[in-house]
Amino acid sequence: MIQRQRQTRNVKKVKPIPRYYRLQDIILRNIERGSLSPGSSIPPERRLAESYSVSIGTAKKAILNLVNEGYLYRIQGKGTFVAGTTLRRDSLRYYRFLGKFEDKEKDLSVHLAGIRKISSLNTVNSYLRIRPTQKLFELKRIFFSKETPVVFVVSYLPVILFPGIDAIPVSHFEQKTLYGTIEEKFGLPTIYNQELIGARFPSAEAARLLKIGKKHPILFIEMLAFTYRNRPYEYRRAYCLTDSQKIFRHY
Amino acid sequence: MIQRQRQTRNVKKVKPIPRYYRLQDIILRNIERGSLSPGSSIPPERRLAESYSVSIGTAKKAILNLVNEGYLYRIQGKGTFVAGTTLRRDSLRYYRFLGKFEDKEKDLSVHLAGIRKISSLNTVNSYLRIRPTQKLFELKRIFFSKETPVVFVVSYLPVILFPGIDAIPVSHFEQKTLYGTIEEKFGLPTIYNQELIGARFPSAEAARLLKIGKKHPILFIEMLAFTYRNRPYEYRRAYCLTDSQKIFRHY
DNA sequence: GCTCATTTGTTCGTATGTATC
DNA sequence: TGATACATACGAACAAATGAG
Repeated sequence: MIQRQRQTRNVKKVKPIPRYYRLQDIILRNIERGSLSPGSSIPPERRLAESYSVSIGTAKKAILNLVNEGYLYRIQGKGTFVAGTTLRRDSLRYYRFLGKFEDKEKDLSVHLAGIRKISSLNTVNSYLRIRPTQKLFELKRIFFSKETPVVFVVSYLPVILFPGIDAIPVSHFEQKTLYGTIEEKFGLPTIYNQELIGARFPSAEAARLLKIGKKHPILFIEMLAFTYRNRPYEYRRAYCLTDSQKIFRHY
Repeated sequence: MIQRQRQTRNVKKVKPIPRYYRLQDIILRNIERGSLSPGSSIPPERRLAESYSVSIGTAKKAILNLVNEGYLYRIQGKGTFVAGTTLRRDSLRYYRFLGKFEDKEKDLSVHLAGIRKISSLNTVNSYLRIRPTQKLFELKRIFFSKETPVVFVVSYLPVILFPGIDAIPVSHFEQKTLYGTIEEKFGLPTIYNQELIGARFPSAEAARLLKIGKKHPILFIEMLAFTYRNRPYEYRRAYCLTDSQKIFRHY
C-alpha cells in the first residue's frame, strides 16, 4: 500500500491526499476490520458518493482501485462485493502437479493424518510472530496421486486465531483447501505467501509416509501464509516426491 | 487478454466493444509490433483523444488500463512511456537466495561457462515451438555465493531469434541478467514464465561444476520464458544446491 | 415473457491542480 | 515563467445487466 506523506508545519508544499484515496482507505479498513466480510455487498456508488460528499466519479474511482487490487468485485446490475481468497488469486491452487510442460495437471486427493494441539515451538512461534508460550495446532496431511502418496504436509496455526479448528469434521479438510476452510470458518483471507524451496533427504516420518528410502531426494518447501496487515497465520512444511511429477508454477 | 465476441449474423444481442478497449488494443498492438519500444513515449492523452475521436476521459481510461497491466508507465508532467521487463514485474529477479525467512538475500555472482551454437534437440525444440531442424544456442552459467558454486544453469535459445548473441562480450552476461540482455539487445520483453520444480540427483556435469557427490540431492528447475503472444523464447535447466541457502518466493 | 427499479458500465465534457522542463 | 502533460474532481446522460413483481 502506498504511504502518503503527512502534513507538517515547516513544509510549504505537501501533496494533498486525494479524496478517492481517502474513501478507498475507509472501505479497505472496513474490510480488514471484518465489518465487511467476503461475499457481502458494499453500498452502491451513488450512496457512497452522497455519504462521503464526493462525486460519483470519485466514488467510482475509489471502488475501481480496490477492484484492481483484488479486494472487491462488481457485478453489473447487482452490486459491489467483498472478494475472498479464491477470487483474489487465480494461482492459489497450490501444488499443481505435472509430469512435463504441456501435460495435464494431475489430480490429488487429500488425507487428513491428524490434527492436535501442541505446545509452542521456538522457530515456528517466531515465524508466526506470536509469544514463545502461545500454543499451536499441528495439522498433518498427505496428498495422493491415484493410490501413491506424493506430498506430506505439516501445518502450524496459532491456537488463539483458530479456536475449535480441531472440532471440524475430518471430511471437511479432505474436500476443501485449507485456505478455503480458514476463510470460511474464521473469516481470514489469504493475501500472500512466502516460500523457501530446497532439495534434501526426507525426515524419518516423511520417508515412512511417502514410502521411500532415507536416501531418496525430495523437495522440501517451507511456507508462510499471510493475511491482512502482513500478519502471518500459518507456517507449513511440505515434503514432495517429484519423481513422476513436478511442481508447476506460472508467473 | 480478454477475448470479445465477434458480430455474427443470426445473433440478436452482441456485447459491443467499448471504445476505450479498442484504443487500448491499438496501443498494445503497436507495442507488441515493436513500433513502440521500451522507454519511448506515446502521444499525450489529448492527441490520442483527437486522433481516435474519443473524449479525453476515454483515452485516459485506455491508457490507465495498460498502466495497470504493466505495459505503460506515466510520469506527471512528462508523459506516458512504454514499460520494459523490469518495470512490469517486480518479482522477476529470479533465484533469490535465503537461508531462512527473515534472512537477508544472498548476493550471487555469475560466471559464463560457455555459449555455442548446437544442432537441434528434440524436446527443447518442441518446447520452444520451433521446427525440429532449427538450430539452438546453448548458454551455460554458474552462479556463485561468495566463492562456492551454488547454481548451474543451461539455457537454450533459438538461433533464429538471437543472431549474434554469441558475439556479445562475456563480461556483458556477467553483469546483467539474461532477461535484461535479451530485452536490450533484441527488444524481446519477458511477459511470463513457466517452471517445473523437482528434487533429484545431479547430472555428471552438474555434480562436477557444483563440486558435490553424485548422491547429493539438488533442486532441479526447468523453465520456459515467454514473450508477447505466448511465444516461448528460452528453455532453461537449473541445478541448485540448497544446503545452506534456499530459493525464496513471494506470491 | 414483460416491465420496472436498482446498480454498474461507458462516454462525454469541463475545470482546476500539480509536476516537468 | 510559460508551455505541456498528467492527476484530480465534478457531473450528466445513456446503455446494459439483474432481480423482483
